[in-house]
Amino acid sequence: MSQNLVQQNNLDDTPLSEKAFDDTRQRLIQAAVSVFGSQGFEGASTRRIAALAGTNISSIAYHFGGKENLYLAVADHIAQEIGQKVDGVEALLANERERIRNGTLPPAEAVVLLQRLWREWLDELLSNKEPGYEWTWFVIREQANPTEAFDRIYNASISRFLCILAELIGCIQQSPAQSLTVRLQAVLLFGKMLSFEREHAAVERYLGWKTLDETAKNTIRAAVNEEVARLLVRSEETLSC
Amino acid sequence: MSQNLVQQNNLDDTPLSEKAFDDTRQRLIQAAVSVFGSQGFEGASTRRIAALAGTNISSIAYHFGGKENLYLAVADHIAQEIGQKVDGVEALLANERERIRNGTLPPAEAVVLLQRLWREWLDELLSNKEPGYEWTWFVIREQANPTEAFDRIYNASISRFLCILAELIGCIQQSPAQSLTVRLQAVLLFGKMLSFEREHAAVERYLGWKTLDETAKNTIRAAVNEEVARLLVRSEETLSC
DNA sequence: CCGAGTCAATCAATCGATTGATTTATGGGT
DNA sequence: ACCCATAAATCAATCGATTGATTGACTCGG
Repeated sequence: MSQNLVQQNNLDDTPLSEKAFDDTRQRLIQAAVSVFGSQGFEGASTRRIAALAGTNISSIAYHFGGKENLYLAVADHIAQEIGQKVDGVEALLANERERIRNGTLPPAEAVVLLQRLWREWLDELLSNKEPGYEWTWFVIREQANPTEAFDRIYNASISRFLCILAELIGCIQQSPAQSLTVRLQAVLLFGKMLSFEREHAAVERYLGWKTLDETAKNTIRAAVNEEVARLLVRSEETLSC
Repeated sequence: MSQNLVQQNNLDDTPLSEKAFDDTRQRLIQAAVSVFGSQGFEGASTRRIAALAGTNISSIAYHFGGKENLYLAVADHIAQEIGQKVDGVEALLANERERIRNGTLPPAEAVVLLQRLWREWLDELLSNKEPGYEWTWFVIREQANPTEAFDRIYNASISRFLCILAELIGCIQQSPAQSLTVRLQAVLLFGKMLSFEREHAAVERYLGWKTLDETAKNTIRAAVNEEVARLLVRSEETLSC
C-alpha cells in the first residue's frame, strides 16, 4: 500500500503536489461557500468548513492565510462563477446584441429574451436540490451588508449583468438604459432573481408545498413570465398617489 | 445619591420592582431584535445583547431563561408588532372590507388601495434612519431558514397579512383569492415588501446614491406604484415559452 | 428581614490561529 | 536505479480569547 488516494487519481502528468494543492483549495472554497452562505461570516466556524472539506483546520491558514482571506477568496470564486453565467447570457443575446445596445430592439422581442433569460436562471435554481446555488445566499448577505467581498463580486460580474438587464428593460420600455428608473428596475429585478432562492422555502410553507413538483414549478414559471411581460406597461396615470 | 436611574424615571404609581422588571425586559428584547436581526441566532452573542440593553448578561437567563428563549420572545414580540401593522391595514380597508372579501371591488380601486398600503409601508422603511425596522431582517432570516420562531410569527400575523394581499390581488385580477397563482403572487409581493429593507443598501451602491434624498425616494415610490399597477395585466399570450 | 433584581466572577466549551512533528512528492548527485 | 536533502502539504496539539451559562454576593423597596 504505497499509494494513497491522491496518487490513485493522478491520471495526467500534473505534479502530485499541485494536484493535491488545487484539490484541497477547491474543496475548502466549496465548503466555505456553503458554510459562509448559510451561517454568515461570524457565524461560520473554520472547524466546520475544514470538516466539510475533509481536511485539517490549519489548511485554511496554509492555503489562504486565515478566515478573512478565505472569505475573500470565496467572493472571487463567486464573482468568477457569476461571470461565466453572464457570459452565457451574452452568448444567448449575441445575435441581437447591437439592437439591444442602441435600444432599437422591439419591446415584444426584448420581453421574450428577458423571459428566456430568467427562465434559464430559474430552472437552474428549481432543479438544483442543494449542491450548487448556495452562493446566492452569500451574495444576498453581502448585498444586504456590503463588505469588500461585495465590491469584488460587483465589479467583476454583477455590474455587467445589471448593464444587460438595464438595456433590455430600456428596450422594453423605450427608455434610455441609463435613466434612473430603468436602472432602478434593473436592480430590483436582479434582487428578485436572487430572492427566489431565499423565498422558495417560504413559498413552500405558505402554499403548503412540501416539495416543488412539476405543477408548482410551472406555476412559478408562469408568475415569472407574467412579471416580465408586465414591464411592457408604462402607466403614467397610476402615479397619482 | 440614594436614587438610581430607575427610580428617577418612576413617574407613576407602578411599583419600582415591576417597572424595572418590564423596563429591562423590554430593553433586552429591543436589543435582541437588533443583534439577532443583523447577526443571526448563532452569530449574536448574549454579551453584545446585554451590553446594548445596558444590563448584565445574567439578566437574559433571569428574564427569559436563556438565549434560545430570548430568541423566541423576540419572535413573539415581532409577531405582535406585525399584528398591529395588519390591524392598521385592516382599518385602512375597513370601508371596502366586504367588497374585497367577496371580490366585487373593481380592479382599479383595488390597485389604488394596494398602492396606498404599500406606500405607507414603504414610507416607514424609507423614513426610518435605523431604529425601528430591524425586525425585517429577523423575519427575512426566518423566512429563509424557518425555525419555531417563524411558525409563531407566521401563525400570529403574517398569515393574516397574506390573506389580505391575496384578496386584493384577487380583486385586481378577477380571480379567486384562494387560487394558486393569486396566493403565489401574494407571497412574492410580501417578499418584495420585506426585501426593500435589504435591497436599498444595494440600490444605493448600484445607483450611486450615498443617501436616499427626496428625489431618490420618489423614484422608488413611482417604481413601487407601477409594480402594483402592473398587476392589472393578465397576459395569457406571454406564457408561450 | 425577605424577595426581586442586578452585578462581578467564574465555569466548561468553542472560537480562530499557531506550532512542531509527520507524511508525501520532487529534484539532484552518485 | 538508489539514496537523500529539500520543499510541499497535512496532521494533532495547543494557545489565548470569547462563547453561553451559572453562581453567590450585593443592593434595593416592601
